[in-house]
Amino acid sequence: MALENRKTENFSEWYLEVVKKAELMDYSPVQGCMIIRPRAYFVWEKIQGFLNQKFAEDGVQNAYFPLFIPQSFLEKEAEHFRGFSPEVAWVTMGGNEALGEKLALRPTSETVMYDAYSRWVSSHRDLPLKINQWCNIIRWDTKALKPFLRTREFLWQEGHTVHATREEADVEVRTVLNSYKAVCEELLAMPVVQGLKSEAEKFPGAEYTTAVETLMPDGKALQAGTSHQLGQNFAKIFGVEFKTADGGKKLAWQTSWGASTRLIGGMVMLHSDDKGLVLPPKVAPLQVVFVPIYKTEEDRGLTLKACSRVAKKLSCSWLVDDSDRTPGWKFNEWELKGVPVRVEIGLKDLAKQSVTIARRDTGEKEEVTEEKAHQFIAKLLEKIQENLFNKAKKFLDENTREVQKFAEFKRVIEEEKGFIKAGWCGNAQCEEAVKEETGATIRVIPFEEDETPRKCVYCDRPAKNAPLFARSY
RNA sequence: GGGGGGUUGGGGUAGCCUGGCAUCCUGCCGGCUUUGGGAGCCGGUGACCCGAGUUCGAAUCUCGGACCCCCCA
Repeated sequence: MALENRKTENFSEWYLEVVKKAELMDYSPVQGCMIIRPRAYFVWEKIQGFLNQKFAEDGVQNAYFPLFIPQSFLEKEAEHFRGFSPEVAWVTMGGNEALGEKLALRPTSETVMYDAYSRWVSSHRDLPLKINQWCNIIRWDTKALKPFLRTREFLWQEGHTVHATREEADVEVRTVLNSYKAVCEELLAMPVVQGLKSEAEKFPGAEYTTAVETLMPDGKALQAGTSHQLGQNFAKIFGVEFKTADGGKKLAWQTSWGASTRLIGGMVMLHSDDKGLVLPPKVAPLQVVFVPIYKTEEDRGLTLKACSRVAKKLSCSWLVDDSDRTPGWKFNEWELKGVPVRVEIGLKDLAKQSVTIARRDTGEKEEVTEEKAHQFIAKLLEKIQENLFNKAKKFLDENTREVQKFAEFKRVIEEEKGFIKAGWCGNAQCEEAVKEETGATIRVIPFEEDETPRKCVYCDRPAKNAPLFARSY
């Protein structure tokens, strides 16, 4: 066993051990901040690549806005400010001089961006305006800090669009949410549920918030990305207006949306096991590792040559590990680091003109002729990616339970965890009461609604919809 | 917000109650040796979270702080 903690016994400690030993992160001297190490940053760059392509297809351009936001800007939208003020970090000094106005380290960039937008948008010809930025964000959380999932500084992208009509903004919200679903499911093999947030859970200042939500192995939900319809709230305050074709003047409709490095944490939790990290092949810095096994110097040459013969035909990333470790050591090490496929080539294999191929996700080993090895590996990488997703999807489905009665709700939250699908009257008081008594919140009201008539799980009145409830990160 | 546990070489630890040369495993460096699931031998390297106090003397006792983790709301 490579790890001291087991996933099923001490999930939290296990997770910390994985992210540290697999060299994904390290701590920093400042509480709540962490170093994102190269193997994790590689995953982030894959996420960036994937999303940038989706954004580009949607006509979104990348840009960069400043880290500092004047206090007066943040305070312009009251609800927005109330939502973020408890966790804003402030700069009050510049060198030895006290600043005339405090500067916030951006907890999100709506205000600073829309101030610029108000100058950039004046005609219907300027619309739609779609800008995204990749940047760091500061939110001074005080508790439940966890690497990748909740840190005081994190990396994300935030997109901010301006539209002429509500309908166009609605479409934008959904388009981006689909991109988030795609990056989670296609790249990270992390199945998600798409839906609407409740009023209590929506983004401060938004008209409504949509989200992709996923489930972690410990039964807690994880919000993987959000996409907000801001309506005209911010446009009104920041003066984002445009002249219409017929000479009139209208307030613009806006959206904002974001996904962060927390995706990496979710992916790690979801797929990894007691041997360490398990990476979906599509985001693995190293997809195949070759382990030559030999006794004599002559054998060493032969096995190395065989490794190269196969490796050269691969179109994915690979490494021949010819360090002077024992094979067993290498097996454990590369499993800990999450390399999806391992190829072992020793004398036994050479004699049969075959290679031994081990997959990280299931641990299965298979003998394949050297001739066909590269094709086998290419296919295996796809299979692993698919298997990780299917396994996770099965877990998500099996841990989504429908309940009718509140007593049953409480029991499931305590004993089985996971998502609970239950009727809700739409009343915030019931939502709050459920949260008070169980710790579970409405994670998402799924878009895919069935027509089953239900009663509110708390008050028994007719239900308006059937949200997924869960305790969450 | 509440409660609890913890911090000793790079990682994991013993020592703390009862103050007096800091233990073991692992890693790392060098050498020999070794290769189908974390091999072996020899040599070397490397630590008491920070600050104040008590004391002849503090990893150990007292006070304060920082950081990490867990559980509950």
